[in-house]
Amino acid sequence: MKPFHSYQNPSLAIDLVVFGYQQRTLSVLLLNRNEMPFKDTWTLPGAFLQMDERFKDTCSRVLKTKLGMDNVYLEQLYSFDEPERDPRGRVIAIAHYALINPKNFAITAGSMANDVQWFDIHQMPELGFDHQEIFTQALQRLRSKILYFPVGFELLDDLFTMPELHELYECILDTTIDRRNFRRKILDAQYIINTGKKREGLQNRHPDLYKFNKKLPKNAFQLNIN
Amino acid sequence: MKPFHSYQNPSLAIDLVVFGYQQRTLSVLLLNRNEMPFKDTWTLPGAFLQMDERFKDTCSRVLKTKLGMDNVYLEQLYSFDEPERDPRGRVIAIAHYALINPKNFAITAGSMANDVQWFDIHQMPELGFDHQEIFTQALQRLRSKILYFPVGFELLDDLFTMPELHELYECILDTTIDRRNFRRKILDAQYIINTGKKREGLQNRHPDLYKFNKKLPKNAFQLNIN
DNA sequence: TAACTTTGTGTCAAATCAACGCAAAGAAGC
DNA sequence: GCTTCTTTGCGTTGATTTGACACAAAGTTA
Repeated sequence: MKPFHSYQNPSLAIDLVVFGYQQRTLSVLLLNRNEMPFKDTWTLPGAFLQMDERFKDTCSRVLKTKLGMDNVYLEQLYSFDEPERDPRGRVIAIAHYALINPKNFAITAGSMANDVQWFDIHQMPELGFDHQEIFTQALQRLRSKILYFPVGFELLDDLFTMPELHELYECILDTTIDRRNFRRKILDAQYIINTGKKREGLQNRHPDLYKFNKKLPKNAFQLNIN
Repeated sequence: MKPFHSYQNPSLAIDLVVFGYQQRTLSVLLLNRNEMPFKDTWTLPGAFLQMDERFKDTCSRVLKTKLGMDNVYLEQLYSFDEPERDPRGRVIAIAHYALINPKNFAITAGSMANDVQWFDIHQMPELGFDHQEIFTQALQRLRSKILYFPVGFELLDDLFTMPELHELYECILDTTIDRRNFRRKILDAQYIINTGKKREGLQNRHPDLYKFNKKLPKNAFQLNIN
């Protein structure tokens, strides 16, 4: 085995794919770099891992200091090792993705500098580094994960209606899903609980308000949407 | 952003969960350490990432030089960041898993030093570092992946029979699977192709020989074994 | 040749799924 | 008020898939 201490360790970066959902649109948070390399190019937010940090600490630091977000759902995605991925030298990226609830979405959308911006996932600019590939993998992961684990709720308020949930799934999966079959399956899967309350407001029939089921049974399963 | 060059980067290790299959037994390759820390303790094989290496290069180097294996199926698993996971200092581990075909299994099983050994996954010793957790995750990944992707073939010879494949799945998933339903599903999924040949030998009825379908249709799917 | 093991193929009732109908609740227009 | 329209909740039905078996063909053993 090689000597343990080495001044030749690659740098370790954490890159973040931050997803938000509002107005029937799935969006990603991008950052316009103000320094070389890739100056004036949109990229994923990120930072270098500090010696005493765990991955999620670095994620939280980025989300907090750069974007003013707290209490965010985080998941490790994949590690990227292409030697030429950063022109400055060898940088390994440990990519994560984050799901932002509407409260955080609204705060950041209002107060952000113009070098930080939400982009509809269908209308993204070209990205610097290998961030296009990282983004693509993150979206793929989100799409497959939502089919077997109740992860979408992180993108909604605590209380939500069935049509809202239905639209979220259609939006993430980018398909149409039969409203009535979706309802039956998501209820069978026990992902959500009917609170008994109803959403009052402008709509026609007032829809029931649901919440995420925090202790969902062990035998959770494939949703198999349509 | 922090300064780019830093002498304080964590070390980067690649750890490998090497799976092999023979005699209806799923096994893992372990290494008995001959130096501190964890001297005389069984651990997963691994090495530190060199500056010019991609992850898979490091994997191949370990497999080749320590274990004499070539042409191995490799997949990145997960990255482990617990600051105390290595008593020598901060070491990030990028875990991978490997699937070894019987040819390589036989070679290594015969020629290995006694500090390298295959262990039935049901009869493993205690592992050093956080390798027990890494192993557990690898096994979990293999078990879920085999349900939606034809990955098991990496553990078999190029030609194999239906009963052999059936036993492999039972062994990996650690359940019993109805022989006839398994057959129907694996054929429906178009994972394999009947070569027309038959395995001659000691057995009773000579079973058909199949091969892995290398261009399997895009619409690949959940197997949903029993 | 008979008994037994192993492998390939088929059957069938039960469960699941996709497609769709319909009525209740509320809004909008008259 | 009354009618019409939209939205939401709840069912139904026919087709498909699934799990549990039966059975026959191929080979071995005695």
